[in-house]
Amino acid sequence: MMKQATIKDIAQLVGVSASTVSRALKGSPEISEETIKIVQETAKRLNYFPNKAALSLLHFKTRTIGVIVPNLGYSFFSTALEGIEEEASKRGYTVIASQSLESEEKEIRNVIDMKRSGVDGVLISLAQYSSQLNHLLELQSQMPIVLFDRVSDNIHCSKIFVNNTAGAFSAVEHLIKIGCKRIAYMAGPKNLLISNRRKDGYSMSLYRNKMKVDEKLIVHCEFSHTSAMRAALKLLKSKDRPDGIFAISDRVAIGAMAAAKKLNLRIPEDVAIIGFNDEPIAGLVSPSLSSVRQPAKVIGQMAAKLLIDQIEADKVFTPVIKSYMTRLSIRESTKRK
Amino acid sequence: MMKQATIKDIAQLVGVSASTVSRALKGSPEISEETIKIVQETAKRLNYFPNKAALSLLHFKTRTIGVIVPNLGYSFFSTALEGIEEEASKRGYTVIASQSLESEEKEIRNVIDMKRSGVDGVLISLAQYSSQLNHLLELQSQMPIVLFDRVSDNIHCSKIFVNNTAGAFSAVEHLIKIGCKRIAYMAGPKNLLISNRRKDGYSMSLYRNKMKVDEKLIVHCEFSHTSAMRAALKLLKSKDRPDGIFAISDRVAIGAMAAAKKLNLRIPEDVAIIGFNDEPIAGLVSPSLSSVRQPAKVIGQMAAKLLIDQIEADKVFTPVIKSYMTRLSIRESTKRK
DNA sequence: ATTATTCGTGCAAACGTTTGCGTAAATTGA
DNA sequence: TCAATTTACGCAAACGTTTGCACGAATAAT
Repeated sequence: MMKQATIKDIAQLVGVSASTVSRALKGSPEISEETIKIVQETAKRLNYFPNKAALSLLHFKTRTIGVIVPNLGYSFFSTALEGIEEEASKRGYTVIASQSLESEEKEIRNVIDMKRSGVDGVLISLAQYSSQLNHLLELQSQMPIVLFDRVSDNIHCSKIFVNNTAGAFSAVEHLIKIGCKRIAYMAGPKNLLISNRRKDGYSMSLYRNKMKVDEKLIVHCEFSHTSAMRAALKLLKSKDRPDGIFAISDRVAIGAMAAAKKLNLRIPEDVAIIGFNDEPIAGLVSPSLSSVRQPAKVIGQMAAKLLIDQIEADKVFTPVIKSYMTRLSIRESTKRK
Repeated sequence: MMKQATIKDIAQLVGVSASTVSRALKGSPEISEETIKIVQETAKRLNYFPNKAALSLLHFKTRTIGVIVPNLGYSFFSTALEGIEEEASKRGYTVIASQSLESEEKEIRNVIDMKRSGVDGVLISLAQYSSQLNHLLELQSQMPIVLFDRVSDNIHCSKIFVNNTAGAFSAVEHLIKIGCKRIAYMAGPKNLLISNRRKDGYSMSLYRNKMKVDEKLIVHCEFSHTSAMRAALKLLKSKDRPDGIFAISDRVAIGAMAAAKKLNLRIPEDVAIIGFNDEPIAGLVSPSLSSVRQPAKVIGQMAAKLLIDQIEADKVFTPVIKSYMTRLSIRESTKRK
């Protein structure tokens, strides 16, 4: 195990003091050209890079940001993380990521871990049920935080997400265009903001097409296959069953597909189905699933950028709310002749 | 932004020196019961926890480990990460994770980032093509590393994985039991160790059942849907087409399912298909996909445990090679009456 | 009563880096 | 030639924590 070279090592080799090396490394004008050259060469030769701990101690900054997401197994989040890491790396930051697994309890533990790790700020996408947001408010009293995707109205901070209303609107417009007359919305948990925003888009589209919103066609379920399938079964068994389903996520949509198959309904002829997120899995199921695509990587990048901007701002920082447009990915599950 | 409380703050409040506080916090017998009590109470009241940077500087250890995996979007890896974080957290370590996205170039960049972050050790699952392992050998000269899942024979270190040979063997035995007479193996990249180990299991099963290995039934493809589908199409179009397919991963298996459907072959009647990893997606496609399940979380935990053990060992540490058994998850894609 | 021991605590150095200040030597100006 | 300025560097403190050592006071042993 070779030890990392330090400034002192360089100083000794070159025959100058540590402070001179420190200044020479950043090309200070106080230091002679000659010294600068030889110091920088020696540094490169020893493969020197500054000790993070020492810098942290000096500046009260760790140049590390934390990320908490519901589940990295959802490709939306792993792709967003890709964007986050890219931006962070570009600006010299390290990322520590953790998963809440949709549990608020674990989210709270994650927040505590982040504090202990001494991160400079945290990027969060909320767990499925986040009624109590005390842990976030408390965290926010100690460092900047930025919410993305699964945001909340009850926290005052920068937020990045897609225009959920517009995305849902376009999905439902599409269902109507292919001829659906009774369109259901499979929503997520009732208090989840993105769920309600998408409901707005759903309602808006129905309204614009002079179709009335039937509350019986709006069902809530969790983000799991079985929960979604159970809800869809109930929906599709009713005598006034829908001929189109807009689901809050691809996994929920796939649950609906399973229910339809169980009832021997054809997709998309008897019931057309469209999801949200456009995960890789949407292209793999059969029939392949239409979906609303989010720019996951860009969202991650922007969230990281805003957080780091705020960390480095010396003045008060006004929260930024930014939303991105979605794009439809049309596949077999909504292709009618 | 409230500043974190330090030992000095406590010292001032209690009216003792910083060193006394330090000792009192860990209940040193040198300090009087009374002082210990009041110091600990004050620490709790101020919500004190030690500054990581200061400790790092003192001990040349950051209590941070790095993780590099091909893609966190594969649920095997996000689940393994769950286990890693659990074990790390239990032992007071922080985890920084990054994805190579199957690219060796990015893997190299990740390794550099890890070094700069000053981690104490790294957990790695290799990218798809890892011909040059110099970056890992060099990394290993500076800190302990542990390989898991996608390991290599050319690096001398602790390794954790499943018994790939046995897992493949059981999958092929299962195909034979349900009546398959010509079984193909859809392998990954040629130099990938797990691919070859699984091939051994495949061959062993055929041999045991007095079926001969036909090289034409062993095809190589990448871990992508299109690559897998193309390979499977070719395989299934041949006049001597297989009636059973064992695939190196679930995504490859799903590619094969897509190919079979395209050719109007029934699954499992005309061709039975079984994958590897047992990702959630296996239960979501239709017909649902049989697969070989790996204990992902346990593998992650054990890998983290071994790495941390090695980091904390003061003596030379003998590499540990540990393999886990797999379990079959039988679903519709291999259910014949 | 005196010495030896124990107890409880503080001092100071160390970890790697930055930075304000001080100061020799070199250069400039007269 | 001497003072004033500039150049190029070193010293030391600071960040938060731990730990070997020292030291005064209280207690125990003689």
